[in-house]
Amino acid sequence: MNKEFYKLKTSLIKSLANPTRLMIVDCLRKGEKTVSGIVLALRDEQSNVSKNLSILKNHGIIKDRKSGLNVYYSLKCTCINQFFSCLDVMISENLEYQQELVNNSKKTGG
Amino acid sequence: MNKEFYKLKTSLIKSLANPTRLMIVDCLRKGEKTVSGIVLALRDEQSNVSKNLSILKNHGIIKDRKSGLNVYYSLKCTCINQFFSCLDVMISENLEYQQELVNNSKKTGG
DNA sequence: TGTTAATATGACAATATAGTCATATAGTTT
DNA sequence: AAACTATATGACTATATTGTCATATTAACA
Repeated sequence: MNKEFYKLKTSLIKSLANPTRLMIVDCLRKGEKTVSGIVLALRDEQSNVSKNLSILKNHGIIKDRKSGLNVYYSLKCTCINQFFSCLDVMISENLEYQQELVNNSKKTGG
Repeated sequence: MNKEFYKLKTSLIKSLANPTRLMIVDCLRKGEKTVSGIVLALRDEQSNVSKNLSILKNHGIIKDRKSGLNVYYSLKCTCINQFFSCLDVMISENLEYQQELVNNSKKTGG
């Protein structure tokens, strides 16, 4: 197994493994938005949003378009939607199991 | 936007955002395997494999079955395959873009 | 019951990632 | 060109994650 190949995949997955970035992506599913539009939607710091936008952009998840003072961001890859439906399936399939885990940890006090 | 919800999703994604775990999952796509079988396939430390198996298990990605001294692990969720084809699409779609990034950084020396 | 085999776990050091603050950059408008 | 607006970036601290080593656990078997 070629570890370098898996590292490449990992870095793509990592770019999505952050709540702020996940929110940004979700936010952009409705269409392109300026940075300040995203900041408003997320109610987060501008610098944090900006930083995470650049991470998503560097991984090819989103793209940008400049116009005057504004920068408009949008999803680059439509298959991101598939990706998220996958996740949703996994989450709901595992909800019951997660619940068990929580219950067990209550029982054992761990 | 409910940040807690996104944190939940994030923790699932994070469980897949690691080369060792990605290799494990890939390895299990061919069917169930014992820990030592996986160790052999990955050529990694037993303790590292074991630790990452437990992370995957805790996130409901894989399940285990004990038999004597052995523990057999297998994929729990078939939709993991969809997840990976998504990733593959994203990677190939962005390969060209990544290449540009590399070239630009060569030009600018960054 | 002592020994071996398979797996899991705790402690730890190294590294990576997070978000915040202050500040830089770059267009716009006056 | 000065003031303003939108966005990006660097430095920094806090926190999380990684893999390794040593050791614990559990089952099988002599």
